Amino acid sequence: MGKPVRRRLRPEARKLEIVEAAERLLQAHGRRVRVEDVVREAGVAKGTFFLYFPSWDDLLATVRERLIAELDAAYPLPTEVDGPVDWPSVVAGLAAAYIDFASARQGIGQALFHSDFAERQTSADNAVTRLSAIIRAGQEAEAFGPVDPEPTALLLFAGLDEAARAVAAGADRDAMVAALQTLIRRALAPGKPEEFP
Amino acid sequence: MGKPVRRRLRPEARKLEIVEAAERLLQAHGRRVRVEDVVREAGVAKGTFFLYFPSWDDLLATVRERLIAELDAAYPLPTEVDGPVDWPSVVAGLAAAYIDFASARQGIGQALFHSDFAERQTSADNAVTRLSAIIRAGQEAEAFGPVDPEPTALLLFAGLDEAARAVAAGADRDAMVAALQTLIRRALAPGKPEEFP
Amino acid sequence: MGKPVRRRLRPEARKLEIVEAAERLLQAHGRRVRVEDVVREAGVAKGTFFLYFPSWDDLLATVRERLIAELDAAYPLPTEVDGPVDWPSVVAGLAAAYIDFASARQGIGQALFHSDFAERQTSADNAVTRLSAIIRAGQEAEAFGPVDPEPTALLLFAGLDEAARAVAAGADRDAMVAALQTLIRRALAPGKPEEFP
Amino acid sequence: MGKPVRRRLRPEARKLEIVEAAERLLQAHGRRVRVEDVVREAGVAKGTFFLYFPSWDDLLATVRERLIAELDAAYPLPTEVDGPVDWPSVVAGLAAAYIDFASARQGIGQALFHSDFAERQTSADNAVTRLSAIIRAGQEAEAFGPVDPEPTALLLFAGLDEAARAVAAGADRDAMVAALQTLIRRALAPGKPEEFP
DNA sequence: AATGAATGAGGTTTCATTCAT
DNA sequence: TATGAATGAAACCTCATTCAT
Repeated sequence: MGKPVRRRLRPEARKLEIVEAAERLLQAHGRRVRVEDVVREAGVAKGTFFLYFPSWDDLLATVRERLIAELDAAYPLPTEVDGPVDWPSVVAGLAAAYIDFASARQGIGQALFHSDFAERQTSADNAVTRLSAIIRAGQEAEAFGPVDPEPTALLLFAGLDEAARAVAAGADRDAMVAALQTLIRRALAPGKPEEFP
Repeated sequence: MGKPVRRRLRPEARKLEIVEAAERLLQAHGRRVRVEDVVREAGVAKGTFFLYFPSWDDLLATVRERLIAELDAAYPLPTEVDGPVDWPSVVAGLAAAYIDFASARQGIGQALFHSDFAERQTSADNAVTRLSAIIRAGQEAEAFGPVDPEPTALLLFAGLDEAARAVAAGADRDAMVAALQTLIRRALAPGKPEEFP
Repeated sequence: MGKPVRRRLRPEARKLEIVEAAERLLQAHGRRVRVEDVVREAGVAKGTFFLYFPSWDDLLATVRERLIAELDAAYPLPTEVDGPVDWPSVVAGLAAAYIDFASARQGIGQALFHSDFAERQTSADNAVTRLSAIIRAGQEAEAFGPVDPEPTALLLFAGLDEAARAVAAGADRDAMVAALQTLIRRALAPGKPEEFP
Repeated sequence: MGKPVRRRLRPEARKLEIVEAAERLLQAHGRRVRVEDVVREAGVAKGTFFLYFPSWDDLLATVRERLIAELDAAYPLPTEVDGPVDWPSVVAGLAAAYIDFASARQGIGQALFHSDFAERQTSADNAVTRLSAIIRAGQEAEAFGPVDPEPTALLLFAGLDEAARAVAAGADRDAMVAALQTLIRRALAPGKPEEFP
C-alpha cells in the first residue's frame, strides 16, 4: 500500500542489497529462486537487477565469489604458520568447520554447485584444490601416508559435501562430524599400503 | 493413407517401451531431456506418455527403481554365500564395479539424483543402506574396524558417486579406482581408533 | 466472457488461421505487430503460435513466401507465351498491376522489407531479379535500348516500391501510375545512348 | 578524487556535442543505436540527453534537419546562376554527388528514413521537392520533356536512394552511377510522349 | 544545468500438462 | 487405449524515460 519510494543508493550499496537478498532466498529455497523473487525481496524493480547483473548467471557468480571468499577468510590454510603443524588435527578441525559452514549454507551450495549454473562454469574446483594442497603438505611433513593426493582429495571432499547436506537435512551433526574425522584420519594415516588389508 | 499403425500393446509392454526410450535419452543428455524428446524416441503420442505416467516425476521414479534393481541384480550382496568372505576384497571389487556401472550411466544419475526430482523424493537411499549393511557384515566377521556404519557408508558412497562422475567426465579411471580402493581399505581397516593419529 | 472453447483443427488449417490473422494485422499496423497481437487476433494461446512458428521470424518468412507466391500467381512472366510480345505494354501493365498489388499490402511490405527482419534475410531479391529478366528479354527482342539490366532494374524497382508506398499513403493513384509508366517507357526505349542528351 | 569535471557549456554547444556523437554512431550502426550508446559517446549523463532532447525522436529530428541542411549547402540549386544552364549535366552531376553523399551516410539514412521514426514524421520531403523544382526549371528552359514533375521526382529520388544503399552495401559504384545517369537522362529527355513506344 | 540510479511495461520463447477427438 | 493439437504460466532480458540528488 503506498507507492514504493525510489531510494537512491550508491551502486555498491544497491548491488550489495540485491546480493544479500538473493543469498537469503537461495539459502531458503535453493535452485528454485528466480529473478522475480530476488527483486521482490530486495524491494527493487526488475530493471534494477539487470542494471547490476547483466544476467542471472552473473548474480550466481557473484554469490559464488562471496562464498569462497568467506570460506577462505574463515578457515585460512595453516601452511604459512611457523613451527610444526599437527596435520591430523588441522584436517580434523577443518572438516568439522566445513560441515558447519556448508550445512548452514546448504541452499546456496545447491544453487551454485548442483544446478545448470555449475555445468556452465569451468569450475576451478577451489575447495578440492585446497584439500589436495593440504594433503601434500601433510605428506611432506611425513604426517600422512602415501595416498594419491588429487583423487583422494576429490573423494574426501565429496564426503564433506555430502555430510554437510545430511546435517542440513537433519542428520545428527555430531555423529556425522565424528564419522568424517575418523574417515579422514584413517584415510591419511601414515603407513604403507600393505598394512591395510 | 500412410496413417501410422497404432500398435495396441499390453500396457506393461507399452510402458516399458517408453521407459527404455527415456533411459536411452537420459543416459545421453541427462537433465535436459523433455517429455517431447521421450515420446519422439518411443514413437508414441504425447498423451500416451501421460496415460502411463501421471507426471514426469513418475517416469523418473520408474527409471530410478529400475536402476536400483539393475544394480542389485548385477552386484548381489555376498552375505548369502556360505563360507568365509574376504570382506576387503569384496568391498574393493564392488567399488570398482560401481564406478564402472555408474559412470556408464552418468546422465541417468544426474537426472535422478542431481535435479529438482531428487529434492522431491524422500529417498530410501538404497545404495547407502546396502553399503552400511556390508560394513556391518564385515564388522561382524571382524574384518573391519569399529567405524560408525551409517555415516561412514554415507560418506564413502558420496565418494563412489563423485568418482563415477569424474570418470564419466574424463578422469583417469584406473587412478580413480585405485584411490577409491585405498580409501575404503584404510577407512574400514581393523584396528582401534587410537592407532590412527 | 465465457471461457474460450478449445477448437481442434488440422495443423494446416490452424497454421493458416494464424498466418491470415498476422497478415491482417501486419497490413494494418506494419512492423509494430507483436506475437501477442497475432495470438489475440487468431484466438489462440501464445504457445500455439510457437507450435507452428518456432520464432517470430519464421512467421514473417512464411508471410513473405505467401506474398511472393501470390505475386507470381497474379502476374506470371509472359516469357513463356508463344508469338511476339509487346514488351513496352507488358512492362507498363506490370507496373500498374504491381502498384495496385503492393499499395494494397503496404503494411506487410514494411514489416517484411523495411525492418530488422529484412536485414537478417539474405534476400534473393526476387522482384528485382524478375524485372531484370524482363529487361533482358525485351532487349533480346530489340524492343528495349542498351541499358545495363541489373542496376536499371534495381532503380526502377525502387521507383515501383516508392510509388506503391505513396499510393498507400494517399497519393493520386492514376497520376502515379502514369508517371511510372512514362518513366519506364523512356528508360527502356530503344535508341542509342547519344540520342539522349 | 577523480570526480569527473562537469563542464558547463552553453546549451547549444552541449546539444551539438550530443548530436555529433549521435551522428557518428548512427553512421556506424544505423537503427541499432540506443540512448545509452549516445550518452557514452558524448560523455554526458543520461539525464542530460533528455534535458536537450525531450525524446529520442527529437534527436532524430535534429539529425534529420542537419542532414538536409548539409545536403543543401553541398549542392546548391543552380537556379540562381545567371546564363544558360546545361540542365542534363547538372542533374547527372547531382545524381553522382548524391550517391556519394548518401552512401557515405547510409546508417543515418536508415535510422531516419527506414525506421519507426520515419512513420511518425510528416515528412516535408525536402529532397523530392528539390528534385521536382529542378525538373520544372529544366522544363522551363526546354531542356526536359513533358513529364509530370512531382511523381517523376518521387520515383527518381527513390532510385537515387536505393542506389546509395546499394553502393553502401558493396555494389559497384561506377556502374550504379552510370545506370542512374542514363536513367535520368532518358527519363527527362526532351521529346513528345508518343516518341516513346 | 547536470547527474546517473531506478523504473516497469513489454518482448520472445519454453514446456509440462490437458482434453477434444 | 491412443492421439496430438492446444494451453498458459512462467522465465529471462531490454531500454526509453523519470526523478532524487
